[in-house]
Amino acid sequence: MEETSYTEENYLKAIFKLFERQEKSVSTNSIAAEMTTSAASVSDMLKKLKEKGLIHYEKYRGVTLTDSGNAIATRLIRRHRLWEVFLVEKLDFSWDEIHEIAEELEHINSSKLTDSLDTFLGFPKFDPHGDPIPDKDGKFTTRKQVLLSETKEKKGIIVGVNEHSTAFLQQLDRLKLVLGTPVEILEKFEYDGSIQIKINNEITQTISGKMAQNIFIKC
Amino acid sequence: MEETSYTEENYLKAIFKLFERQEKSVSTNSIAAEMTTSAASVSDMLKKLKEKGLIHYEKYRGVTLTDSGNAIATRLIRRHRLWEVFLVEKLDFSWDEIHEIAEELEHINSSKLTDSLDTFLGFPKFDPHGDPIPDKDGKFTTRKQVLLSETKEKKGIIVGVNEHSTAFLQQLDRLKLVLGTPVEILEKFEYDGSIQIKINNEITQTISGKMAQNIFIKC
DNA sequence: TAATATTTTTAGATTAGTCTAAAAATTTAT
DNA sequence: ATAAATTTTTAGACTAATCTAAAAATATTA
Repeated sequence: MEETSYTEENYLKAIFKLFERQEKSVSTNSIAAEMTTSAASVSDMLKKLKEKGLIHYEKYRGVTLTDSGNAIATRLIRRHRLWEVFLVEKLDFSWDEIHEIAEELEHINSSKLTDSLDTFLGFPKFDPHGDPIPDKDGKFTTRKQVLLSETKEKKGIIVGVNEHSTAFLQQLDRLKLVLGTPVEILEKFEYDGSIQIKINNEITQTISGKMAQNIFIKC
Repeated sequence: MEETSYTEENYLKAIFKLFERQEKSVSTNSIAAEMTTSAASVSDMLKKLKEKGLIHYEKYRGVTLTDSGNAIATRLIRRHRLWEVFLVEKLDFSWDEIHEIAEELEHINSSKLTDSLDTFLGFPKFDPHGDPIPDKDGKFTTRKQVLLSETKEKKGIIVGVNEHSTAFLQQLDRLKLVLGTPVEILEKFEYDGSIQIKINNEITQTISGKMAQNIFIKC
């Protein structure tokens, strides 16, 4: 098994994320956008990753991960999410400050470290944003979750988010829409997609369609 | 304040360590040896570090850290040693496995992370090897400690080591000479410098002069 | 289906860090 | 104090990752 550089790992992770979103082979431009770099740089790197057997790639034809590329990406996501749990639960970080730090921590490559951390944290299944944490063998726990904007149900619990920007997470925080919050759907407005909800059986508020499209609930 | 790269940080740390050992300006060759790289690479880097105001350096004349270089090195050591405490106390690593991982963790540059970790660990003053951990302001706690080979006292407690090689640390572990162990000195043999000791008021053993020269005790 | 627009790749430079070999400076020893 | 040995620096080249600009391939649309 060859070594993968910090940069190569970031490309693999980007490809993994994009594929997860679209469920089809990933374009050079989308990778460039995801990583805020140039298409030319991506093109160079794709050649190298193919060389190393980490991606399936034919010129002009888009990219998917091979099994070994997928294993590396999954490992990175496991580490990232475990460190996020650590930062929130043990060091009292709020969930909008943890991403950047976890981006660095995830590259420390020691299975003993990862697995000890997992044990220390009590084998958490989800990170502070509600995203599933793959186990040692790369298996994700799945759970049925629906976007708040799309559910037909009248009730649910906030279990995750569909976007990770600081602006979005901060707004969630201000509106007290934290993970685990029970939500009752009072009314959906057809006009602008906004939704009137009651949280914790107390506060009634209206949230925008844009917000509702990025909040997962479980019924 | 400019950014320092991973590599620049490692050079600063090496210079700090060498200076601490010798208390005089540090040579190009000694840095090369410490970092297992070529003198030519060191020479190149020294120019750059001087450029950035992190070291005092005149060609052929050796190096010392400036105040800002010193601050960066001290911060790295603070992080390194805090993470070592974390690995041993929270993740059950043994003290001969922690160095390499801490070498990576120390480069994550977030004062919030460092200070939260410090709080989480209860503001430890010494790392698992007995080396002092600088506080927020870069102040080291000093303590009077003597090499086991040099003490005139008859009793003491193991508080630190003078060498950090895996071989040495493993041998310490096998001989049950862990940090905090009370040691009674029974006899010093002039012939080969070996010392007969009793630990924990129970086991009597003879340790070599070489070992004794690398164990610090506090009386 | 041919012209146009978009996407992707290649060509050629640049930067940080590294190397070996050779030159320059300093130190040691005779 | 001068020659020899050692240390340090410079010169020139290499690699990984990046960039811009231009060329090539693919996709869109009239």
